[in-house]
Amino acid sequence: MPEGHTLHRIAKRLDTHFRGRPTRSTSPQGRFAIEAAVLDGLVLDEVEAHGKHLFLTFAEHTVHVHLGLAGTLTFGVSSGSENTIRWRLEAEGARAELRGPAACRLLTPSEVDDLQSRLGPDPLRSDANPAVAWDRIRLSRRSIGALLMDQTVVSGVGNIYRAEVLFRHRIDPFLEGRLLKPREWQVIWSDLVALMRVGVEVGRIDTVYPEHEPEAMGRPPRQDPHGGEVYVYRRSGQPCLRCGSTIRKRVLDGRNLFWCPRCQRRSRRQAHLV
DNA sequence: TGTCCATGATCAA
DNA sequence: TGATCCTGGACAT
Repeated sequence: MPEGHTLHRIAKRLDTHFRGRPTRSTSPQGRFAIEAAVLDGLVLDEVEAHGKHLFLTFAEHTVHVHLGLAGTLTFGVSSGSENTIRWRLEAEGARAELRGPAACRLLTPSEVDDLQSRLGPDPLRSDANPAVAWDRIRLSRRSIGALLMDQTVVSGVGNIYRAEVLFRHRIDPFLEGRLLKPREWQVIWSDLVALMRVGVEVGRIDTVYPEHEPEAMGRPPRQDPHGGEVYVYRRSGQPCLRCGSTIRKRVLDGRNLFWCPRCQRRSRRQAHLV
């Protein structure tokens, strides 16, 4: 579940149902028990998402949550087992349960500042400045595919948005950042803002243009556990929805990268370097 | 029942 | 670069 849109969506729901109200905190699993006891009974004052990080402030205490790859935060009555609930937060008529997070801990204000200062601009935040990311990208010999996944360059983008935004603008994922044109970065950024806002609203990642939607093409809707209509993510071996070429997959920095070798053809800019 | 894999990230070597 | 952490779903046995 967890690219940045998921965390902003969670933050909104927490804000609606818990902020400004006294809360109960428990840790059925026990691994957050000491901290939960400190928080128990306090009013939730502020909820904030930055990239894939979530911050909940209760008086002078701030909880930092990062879902990692396996984490989930669910609302209402849960279906999972009790002994995997790291943190249960309750208010009158509301309940949230956190399972399998990579991080769930109390941070001091300076630790919060340190963490947030290391994050690149988040396309879902109004205070984001894409020029800060561009200053890193335009000087880098790393590929744009790798740079988009680096949370200190851009925060909130994950493996799906990375693959999809590059496909949508026909950009070769292996193109070095320093060879990207300013205009291309502008387009990538503004598209991330648009795509991720939709993601927050609908709770899944949809990236196909209307003419490539299942109904328009007479193809069956996508069957994939993560949901959402996409062009390349986890579609390796299948035909490109735009050109029919076979979608490819390769491990880059330990993650599966998906792309269309024809739509995202290696540009002449890069050709002499290969 | 067991193994592998995942929308992520850190740490050791 | 590889091992590791966390949970749950898909798939094989």
